[in-house]
Amino acid sequence: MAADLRRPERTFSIRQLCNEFKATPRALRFYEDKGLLTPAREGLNRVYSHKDRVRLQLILRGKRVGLSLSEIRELLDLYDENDDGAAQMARSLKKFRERASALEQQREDIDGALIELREACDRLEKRLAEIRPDLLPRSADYEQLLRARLDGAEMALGK
Amino acid sequence: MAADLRRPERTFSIRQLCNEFKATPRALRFYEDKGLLTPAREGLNRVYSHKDRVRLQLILRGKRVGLSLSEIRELLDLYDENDDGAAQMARSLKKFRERASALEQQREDIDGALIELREACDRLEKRLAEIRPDLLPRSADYEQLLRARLDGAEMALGK
DNA sequence: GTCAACGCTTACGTAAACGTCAACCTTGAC
DNA sequence: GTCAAGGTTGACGTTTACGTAAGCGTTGAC
Repeated sequence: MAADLRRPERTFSIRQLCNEFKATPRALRFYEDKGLLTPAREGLNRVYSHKDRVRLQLILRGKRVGLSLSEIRELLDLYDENDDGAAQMARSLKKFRERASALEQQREDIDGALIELREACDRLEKRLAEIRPDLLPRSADYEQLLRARLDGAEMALGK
Repeated sequence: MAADLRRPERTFSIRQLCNEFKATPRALRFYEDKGLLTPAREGLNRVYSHKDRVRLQLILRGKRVGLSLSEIRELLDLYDENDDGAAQMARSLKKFRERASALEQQREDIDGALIELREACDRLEKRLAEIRPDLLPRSADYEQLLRARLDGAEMALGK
């Protein structure tokens, strides 16, 4: 009776998808609220199909590249509303390119901020070297940077 | 009686500072609410000194590099709380370096997203080229990119 | 005298993406 | 029987940096 779990008929509970994609039930319900997912029901319980799973993947991919949920919904809707895949692909492509150029702009902003920050750091370092060289953070600073990196890695692994 | 407007005794109205720094009165009052500014009063009206002006400059600089108002306040407080400029400078330096490394991390995230986006774009372009090459956006896309740039420039000039 | 311009305070509204209860149902194990 | 595990639906809370009135006082121009 227990069909192959890899079969396309297979369904998923909310928890299973959450575990698989490191999401929370609250998030999936939220996406449903916003119209990005429409899982079937078994009584009250949500039952996710393979299609739903794919949509969820697309949602998370969209989030990773910085799209908002409403933008993601627009794209998702494109795939549903009509059968002409080509037109949808063209619009998706446009959206992606827009996002890419927005990200490039953001990167430039960051670079600008970094320049300003480094100038400020340089000034501070020089002044500090003049009046209180002993206060200049060095190895301690490096350690802390390492710690930050490790924290980041832990986060990436899901806490 | 009208002293030199560049003299250090000179004071500023909220509007003058707003015009000079492209801010809104609401913003300055908000900063005051949050304890970042403490202008004098003339009756009810706020009167900003040169010191206040400098603080505002620092606030806006902090914002440009992505610091939150509370972080900015911490830094500002450092300069007030005690007379030992060196220790404050050391802490500011540390804060700035932290922010710089956070920004570098952000930039890496953006680069990652850009890679993912470009892969998606490439796939879409290839598929589209196969089935509906006429739908491939080209010069139109370039025009739009230009438009985005111009909009950005306008924004930078204050609309 | 009255209208606009500027200032003030108080306070609710906004956007995004959920987190965090509360209160309840159901199913299986023991 | 009852307890835990997992599901459900509201619905309010969180954060940030202000925007946007509402309602009122003051001052200067005409």
